[in-house]
Amino acid sequence: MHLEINPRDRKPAYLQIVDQIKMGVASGRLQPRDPLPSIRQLAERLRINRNTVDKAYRELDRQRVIRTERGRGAFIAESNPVDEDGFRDRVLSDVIDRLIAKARAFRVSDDEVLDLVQKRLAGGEASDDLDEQRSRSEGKHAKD
Amino acid sequence: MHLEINPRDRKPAYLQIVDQIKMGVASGRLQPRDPLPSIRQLAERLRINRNTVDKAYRELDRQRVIRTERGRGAFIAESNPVDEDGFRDRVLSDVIDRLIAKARAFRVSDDEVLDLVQKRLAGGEASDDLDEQRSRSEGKHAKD
Amino acid sequence: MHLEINPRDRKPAYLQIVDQIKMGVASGRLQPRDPLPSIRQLAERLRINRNTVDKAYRELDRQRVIRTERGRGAFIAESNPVDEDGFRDRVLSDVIDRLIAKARAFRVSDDEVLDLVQKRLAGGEASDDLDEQRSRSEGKHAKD
Amino acid sequence: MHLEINPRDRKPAYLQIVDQIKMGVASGRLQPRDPLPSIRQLAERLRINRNTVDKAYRELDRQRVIRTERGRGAFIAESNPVDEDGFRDRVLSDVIDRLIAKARAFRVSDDEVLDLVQKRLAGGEASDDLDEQRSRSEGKHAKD
DNA sequence: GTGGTCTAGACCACG
DNA sequence: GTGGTCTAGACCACA
Repeated sequence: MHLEINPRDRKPAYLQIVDQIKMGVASGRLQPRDPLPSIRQLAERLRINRNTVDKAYRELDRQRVIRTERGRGAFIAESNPVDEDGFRDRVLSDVIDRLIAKARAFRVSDDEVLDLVQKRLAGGEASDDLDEQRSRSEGKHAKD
Repeated sequence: MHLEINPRDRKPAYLQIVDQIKMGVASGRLQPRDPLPSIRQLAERLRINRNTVDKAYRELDRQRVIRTERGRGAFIAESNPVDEDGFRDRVLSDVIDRLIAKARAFRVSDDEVLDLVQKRLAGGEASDDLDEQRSRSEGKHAKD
Repeated sequence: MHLEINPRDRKPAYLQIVDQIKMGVASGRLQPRDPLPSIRQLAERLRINRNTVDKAYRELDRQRVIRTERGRGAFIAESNPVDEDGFRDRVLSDVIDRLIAKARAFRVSDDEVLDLVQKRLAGGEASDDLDEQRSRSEGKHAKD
Repeated sequence: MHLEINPRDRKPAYLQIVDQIKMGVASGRLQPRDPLPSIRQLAERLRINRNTVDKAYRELDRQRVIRTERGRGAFIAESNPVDEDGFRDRVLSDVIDRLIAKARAFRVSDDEVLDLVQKRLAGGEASDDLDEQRSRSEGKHAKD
């Protein structure tokens, strides 16, 4: 699975990893028992400190998203909280609410919003990137 | 204009001010030459330190969103970057792209996406709050 | 005489006036006994506070550049410090030194510096504007 | 790299740092990826407050001259605005234009200007100091 | 260790 | 009154 760290993102590196893994699980790309890269490997690949990856794995373990076994590595957990308790719905309705809030702030009509979404869906340009929990104010279109 | 600080937000207070002002300009609530509250006043109103407001105003001035004059106060700038080069479009298409990216990751069909948006628009629950640039990982769906 | 205030300049408004008047005297545009605009007039023309103009005139009076007479107005002084004590030389050698310092920092050879100056003199594009004591970091080519 | 703060300069300390770093980049003394001293170190070395250095680094980061990473430090940015869009040219032609404007105001002939520059270049007294963006009205020719 | 943020309080100069 | 700057010190989270 592809993972990416944006050091300029306000969101800490370890949380970027956590969120990307969770999205991977929620999307089905990562299946129970799938092995995760070793801490050392991932740290090297992402060019970040081992402690950072370690922290991410700890957090994922704490959330029962993954299960780490000493000496064997880390794996996607069997029964995963991300697959239950409406993770997908929350993620989607959250971003939809943000869309609506902004549209309202700009006095964009509901019809226009739907139209924009439709056009963009049709355009098919939106990336499939899973790294999308990223903090705004540092997005690709930084406002500055 | 109404301004609000959420101390529980991961986003720092000074950035919350910056984003709310920018959204205010983008939405037309704030017009060129409109005076902003003085640093001292705003600090008192928001119950935060003067330096924090100063940091926000300085950042806005730097981005040419406002213009501050020594001894006179701060004003919305005449020609405003927020009114040009598609600030609104960027903000909207940004959040739309994120919606689509997540929907795709979840294998949600386009029709279903449109349906979800439509329902939410109809529901009318989404707040009109201008503070919407808030950092993720601290929204209602905290990291756990 | 043309006077101009740049409110974005780090240099305070009253000093901008002082320096422009002094340049006017040094250049010969302003001659002894020439009347200056009244404080009210100048304040109105420059769209600044009367106190600011007042402060500038006080400073000029203190430096014996002008002489103010109650009820009659302000005039360029008869014998002017600006015409003595090497004001012109200081102004010129100061700006020449700054040119050289920057050229050295950029590793620009002496010949090249002379060449650049010569070309620019020939080009004849440099403005004749007297307002030139302005603080850098706010010049026409703001570095930001 | 050598950095120096002149507390007598009208220009605030944090801007002196900003300008010196930018000149360092423009002159090639500082190369992409070069690490900057840590905020704490530099503050101690310059005998100023940590927040002041922080302000300078923040400003440089904003201008994309440096890149700062949480917990790791600050580095000269890869692609640097100071290396592009004619920063050197602007700085030089700015100061040349000011020289010419003043010379014209004083009715100094072009030949004389060249002569003065040449003499000063030969004299070799001009400092190589990178801190040259200093605010006027506080240079060696104070306002009086 | 690092940078990020915030507070409290101070002094200054400008308007 | 205003903004501009700086200090001292604190707490936090990240690497």
